[in-house]
Amino acid sequence: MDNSGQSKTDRQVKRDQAFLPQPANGICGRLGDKWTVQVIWRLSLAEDRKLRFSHLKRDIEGITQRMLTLTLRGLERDGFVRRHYFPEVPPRVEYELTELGAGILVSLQGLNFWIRDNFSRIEENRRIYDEAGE
Amino acid sequence: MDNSGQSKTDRQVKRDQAFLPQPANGICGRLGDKWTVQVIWRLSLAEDRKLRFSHLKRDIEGITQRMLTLTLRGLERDGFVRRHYFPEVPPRVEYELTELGAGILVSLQGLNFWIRDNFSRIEENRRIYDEAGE
DNA sequence: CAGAATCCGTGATGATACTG
DNA sequence: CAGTATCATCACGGATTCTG
Repeated sequence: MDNSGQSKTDRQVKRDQAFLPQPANGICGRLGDKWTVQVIWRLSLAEDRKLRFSHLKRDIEGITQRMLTLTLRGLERDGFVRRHYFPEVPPRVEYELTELGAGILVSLQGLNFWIRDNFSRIEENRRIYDEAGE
Repeated sequence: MDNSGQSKTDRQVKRDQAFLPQPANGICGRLGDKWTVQVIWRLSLAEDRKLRFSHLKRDIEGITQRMLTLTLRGLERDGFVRRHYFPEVPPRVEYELTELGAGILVSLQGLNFWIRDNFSRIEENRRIYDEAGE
């Protein structure tokens, strides 16, 4: 990058703008878990950003009923999704991505693109590293 | 897969650009842990992007020797940092952030800003949710 | 100084069974 | 269908000790 001849002022700006020590601890806590991003992502793909519980369950490969429930509860608590309960028989529950929840996906675009563009190199690095160790 | 009814073009574009199903699992795996981002961040702030082991240890509050070692090993394996060993007495080891490692910080800027701007609202949501539950 | 090795508690996750 | 309730597991991280 352009860090040649970096001044203290730049450094200070960098410190203030770049990374907040505490908040981004493990990337905001919840985002680091196994399913949250997947759930948000799936909801964002749905038209009107709503999906039923069972739909999510089917879409997200490998997730258990329990973990989907827990993940959705966490997202609801943070205000990332809204829960719509329809007291029918059988019951129907829809989860809707809020503006807040949609916003975080946008903020993740940069990281997502970066991963897409660099993941193969990372895998290559790992291969080399592991090979050298044996 | 059933795509019946939906605009496949939109959906397809969205799928390709938005989120890669697997790779971003819990955000690229390693990034979700407790210390990795902190370590990268600290290194990025250092001039010439190098710091000694002990320096990192002092800067990152709460990290143990063990976790710093493990985190650095992981980063080295991925090619995010380079390890420079100086066989002196006492030994000195410096860790240098690579271009790859620096790049991921940039890609995290968006998320970082978003968290900074929205974390208070999230906390408020949690407060409300928890209160309603009691 | 920069680690390696070991033990251990805890939280996150998984598997299974039951229910309104 | 959309959960809840239990139990089992397992990786992550912390604390401690030892060493070249």
